[in-house]
Amino acid sequence: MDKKAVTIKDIARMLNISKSTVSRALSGRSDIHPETKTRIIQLAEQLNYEPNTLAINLKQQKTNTIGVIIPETINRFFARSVGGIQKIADMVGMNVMICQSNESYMAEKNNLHSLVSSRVDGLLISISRETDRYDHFKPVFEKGIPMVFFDRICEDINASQVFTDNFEIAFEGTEHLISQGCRRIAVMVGQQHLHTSRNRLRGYLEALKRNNIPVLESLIIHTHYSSNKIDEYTRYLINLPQRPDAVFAINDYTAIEMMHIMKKSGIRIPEDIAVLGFNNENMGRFVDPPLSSIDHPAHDMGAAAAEILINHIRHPDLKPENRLIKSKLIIRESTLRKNP
Amino acid sequence: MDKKAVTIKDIARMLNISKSTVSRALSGRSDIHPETKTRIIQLAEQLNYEPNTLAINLKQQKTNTIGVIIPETINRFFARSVGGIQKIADMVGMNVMICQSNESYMAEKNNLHSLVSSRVDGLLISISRETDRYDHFKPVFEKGIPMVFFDRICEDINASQVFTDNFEIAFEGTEHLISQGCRRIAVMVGQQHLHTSRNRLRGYLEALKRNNIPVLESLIIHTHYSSNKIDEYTRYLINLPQRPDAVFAINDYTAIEMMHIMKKSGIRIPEDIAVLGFNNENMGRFVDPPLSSIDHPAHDMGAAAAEILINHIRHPDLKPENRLIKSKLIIRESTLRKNP
DNA sequence: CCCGTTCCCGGGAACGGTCCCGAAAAAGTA
DNA sequence: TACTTTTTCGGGACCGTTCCCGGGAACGGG
Repeated sequence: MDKKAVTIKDIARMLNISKSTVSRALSGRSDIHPETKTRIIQLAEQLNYEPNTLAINLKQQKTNTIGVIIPETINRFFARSVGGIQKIADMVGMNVMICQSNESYMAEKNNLHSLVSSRVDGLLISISRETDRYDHFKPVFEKGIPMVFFDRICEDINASQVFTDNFEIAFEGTEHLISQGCRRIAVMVGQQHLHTSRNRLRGYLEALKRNNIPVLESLIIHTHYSSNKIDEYTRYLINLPQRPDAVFAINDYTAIEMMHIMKKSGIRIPEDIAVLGFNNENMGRFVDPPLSSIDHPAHDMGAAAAEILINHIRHPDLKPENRLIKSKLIIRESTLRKNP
Repeated sequence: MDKKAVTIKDIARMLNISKSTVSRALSGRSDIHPETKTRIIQLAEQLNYEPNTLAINLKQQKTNTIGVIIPETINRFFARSVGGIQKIADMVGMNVMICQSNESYMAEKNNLHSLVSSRVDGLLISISRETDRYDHFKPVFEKGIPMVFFDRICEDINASQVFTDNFEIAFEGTEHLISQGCRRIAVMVGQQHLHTSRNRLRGYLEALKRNNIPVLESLIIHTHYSSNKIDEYTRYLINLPQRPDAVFAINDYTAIEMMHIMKKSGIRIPEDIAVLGFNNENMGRFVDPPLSSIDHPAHDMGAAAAEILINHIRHPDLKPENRLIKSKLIIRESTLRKNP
């Protein structure tokens, strides 16, 4: 049990050669005698030599890793987008380092410093729910570290952005509900400083306007996706003097919990209240009634963001790019009040 | 836009002092004049100086980070255990580096090398579904790198292990089904080289034996948690000449999908078939009928594993520890055939 | 006034690699 | 045989820190 890790120098000493030669052999360069090369490699394997990435990265001035800052991995949207990021990174042989902001501005700032200190080659960011100023990103971006924002983007910084058509899809979802005869459509929206939430609300409002349906503030619930007040919101809605005939929920989990509470109160879905989710989780297919939802392309957004970032890393003077990944409305029974 | 990152040497040059002094100021040591210290710190902030963690770690011979190898973050059990790990790491100011094996032995091996090369101070591992040999872990462990296995543990290596009482809880779950009058209990189990799966099957068998119920091979389905053959399995079970009267599923998602298919086939739950899940996902409360399940303490297991690992890092000659975190049977309507 | 102590600070080795440069040895060429 | 070219290898600077060691200045006590 040798406490110290074996280094290139140890191998050199044991073989009576210089560390330059060992380095040459191990990094697979050609200007070395085949025989000495195999001798070195054999000894290295025998000693379980592991190259010190710290030293290599320090010398090379790059780490071959991309840093990721997301709110939470427990959130399936972000877990899936990390999947897309990983896929692309694996393809080009890069590592990824994931940090969670836990929806906190301070933690996000700490994550950022930590990743910059670790000298990641680039950054993939989806900002936290709390983040409504961008002073922490600016100096990093101006230092020339490539970064691309995805989903929860940051328009204040002239970096590449990957987003989905929140406005259009919220519009489409709302119009679908209207087409099913709904007129009193409740909606749940997130913090309005988030680009995503803002556009979803805009899409909802635009759909009402186009159909000459009055906007009722009482039907707009400001919350966030991990709220634990779903029970409270649901009771509020179903106890309203004029009960809504549809709910456009903030995500599928919320939608499913709401449906559960409504059903227990004797409300029929979709006949009394139609329910539309967001994210198109697998689970939605197995509840009763099956949940209509918005397919939010998490994996593709992560992959696209990673692709763009890698391009920026390889070609530092590329112009920033804005990439739209389309969402899709998935209609199931929870919103189908009319048989077509 | 200065392409190169600012270093301690730059600051030293600009202030006409030595880099030793700058280092002293920035690392907050005391043997420095207060005035020079503030001058240095001010300039550092103004230049957006970020310490180079690579250099620091190389010099200090430690990285202050713990490496984590898990099968998948998309699996909520592991996502939650990462949460527990993060919590403890944050408390002691350590970083965590997460790698996914994607249930592949080769990827797990690569992750291991990559983390060792990055010189993490210790390793937290839950082995992949494919892994049935441990030759890759042995040399690393013998090198003296602290590691602790959790949930999917590895008994072949004399490292600390954190696990749950799979045998007992599978026994308890099965006995619960029996107590509800079930006699033909189907069970879904994972790869038998996994400690967890093996013990769950053992617990199931033991419960049958104690209650003098014959074991039917046709009711034991060998699969894994992310199988996409749930539809097939379900049809197989309900089309059996002698249909089972209970299913002990491999996890809640599977259980919920099975219930959905069964209900579409006109099978009543739990009257015709009782369904017991595993993992106690939130979602289980909102399906119809609410799903009985096993509360698998993911967060606590992650936290315990991290705690133990940090102890090993701080006190290298600590003896390996085996820690049991208890599971809990959660009874809801999907298994309640008799009113108590 | 002298000497020991304390307070600050600079020099330089070290961490573990890479890589440039030059030199010795081997091989090719006339 | 003598010269050139190629092959193979060693020396040493460097990446950005930390930290040990030693030295000079200020200071206090006798």
